[in-house]
Amino acid sequence: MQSAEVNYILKQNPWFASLPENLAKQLQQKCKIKHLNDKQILHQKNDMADGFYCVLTGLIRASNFTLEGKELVLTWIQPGNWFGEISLIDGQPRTHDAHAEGATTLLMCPKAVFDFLLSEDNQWQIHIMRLLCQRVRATFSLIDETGCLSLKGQLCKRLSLLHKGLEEQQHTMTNELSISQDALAQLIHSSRQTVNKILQSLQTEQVIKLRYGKIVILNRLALEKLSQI
Amino acid sequence: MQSAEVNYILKQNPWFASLPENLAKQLQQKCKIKHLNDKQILHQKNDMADGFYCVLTGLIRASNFTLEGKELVLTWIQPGNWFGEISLIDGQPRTHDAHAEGATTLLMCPKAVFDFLLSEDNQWQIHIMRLLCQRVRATFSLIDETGCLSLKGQLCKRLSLLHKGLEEQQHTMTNELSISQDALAQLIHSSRQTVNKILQSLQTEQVIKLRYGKIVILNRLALEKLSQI
DNA sequence: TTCCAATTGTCACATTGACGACAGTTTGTA
DNA sequence: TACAAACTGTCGTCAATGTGACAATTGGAA
Repeated sequence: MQSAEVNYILKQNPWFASLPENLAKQLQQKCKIKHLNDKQILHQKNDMADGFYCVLTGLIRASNFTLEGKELVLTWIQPGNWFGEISLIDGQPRTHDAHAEGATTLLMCPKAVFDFLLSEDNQWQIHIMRLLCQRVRATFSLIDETGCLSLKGQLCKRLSLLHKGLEEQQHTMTNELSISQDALAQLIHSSRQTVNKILQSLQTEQVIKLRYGKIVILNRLALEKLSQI
Repeated sequence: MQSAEVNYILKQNPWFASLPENLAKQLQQKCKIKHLNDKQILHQKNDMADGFYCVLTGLIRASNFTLEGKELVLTWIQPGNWFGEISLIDGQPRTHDAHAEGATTLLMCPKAVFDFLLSEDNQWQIHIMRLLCQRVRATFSLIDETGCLSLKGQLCKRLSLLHKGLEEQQHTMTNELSISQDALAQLIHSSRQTVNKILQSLQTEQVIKLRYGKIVILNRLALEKLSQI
């Protein structure tokens, strides 16, 4: 992957884009590229942390498993997004499993480098704090969604967020989300059948169009309206 | 309130207790005491932040409201716990309403002081980062609970956490939680009737004893076992 | 082209849990 | 002691949703 291309992806991310030029360059230069195949494991819950990551292409699925083996998906991490800082900072184990969803490319900043950057340059600390605040706010939002919204509302919210993520990458100027109804069900902790019923109703309302393994967003505003809290 | 008494409460909290002596003293000295009556509002969602707080006595209820006016309780903040740092750090508005639950005493570190401490002494930043990490992990736990556990499991988890909070304060060597079934229902986003049914079953299992406005914990281990993920 | 795996569409059925209703109990206060 | 407010115990009803089943469709690989 070309450096210019990596740079382009990184800059789409608001947090990275807000870094002072010297810090951004520093971080980018000290990272290595890492490839994962579909379904390959990056790390598991309770592993000790080895690095700070950024998705370049593909997706990372962050999830946990119940005692009975049911998978609970927290989120899909889309290109441009950094993750894994929590365990690096507090020295505690990983909070979630991280699996590649499709062939995936990552930037990896090794733990030693991360620690070095943080200790060497005080500038870094405020930016890591901001990243942590974003994480907390995103997590609070998720809690609000699951608590306040009907399944339909939650589904609309997720579709809207996935669409926004797709837009941010810009590579593709499409309204087509490649995601199965099964996967959507996991994202909102629901069942495929229920998701199908909701998607059908959204299709009737002309908000989306259903395709095999894909969803076409016809009316993003309607999605957002349906997912208001 | 006596300074020694304040000191005692503060030291029960693991985060505060882990601060270097000079930082702990610094923070404590620059705080003012603030009293709230039952149901009094400390701040509302979307307010701009004015300070960093610690509960000394009483409780703070952190919650949001749905469009239809239903209250969604995130948590009750117990004595010794600090909160409110997110908005101070990222300059964005408050994430939740904060109401006093019963007569409540707080320590308040005004925004200007907080900013000053953070900018003046680089030592502070790592400790604030650790607090943020705790916040993220606690929030992830909450998501896991609501996703993985039955209502009974969630209820057991909450009872267990409330009991732990009570223990940490130490003032009282009792196993009696003063909380109505109504309030418990709010904590797990359920209904009073359902909570009552679950509590009855726990009483039958000799895990708790029900009293008017109170719950006596008979078997903490059983609670923890029932709330395993 | 043919076949297989993944995905979708749809149904009936069982379970969970919210909600309204109402009676009974406890506590604090006048 | 009497009363009101808060709290608890319990029912029946109803809507939401998980689940198993099975047929139909689609896309990719042999």
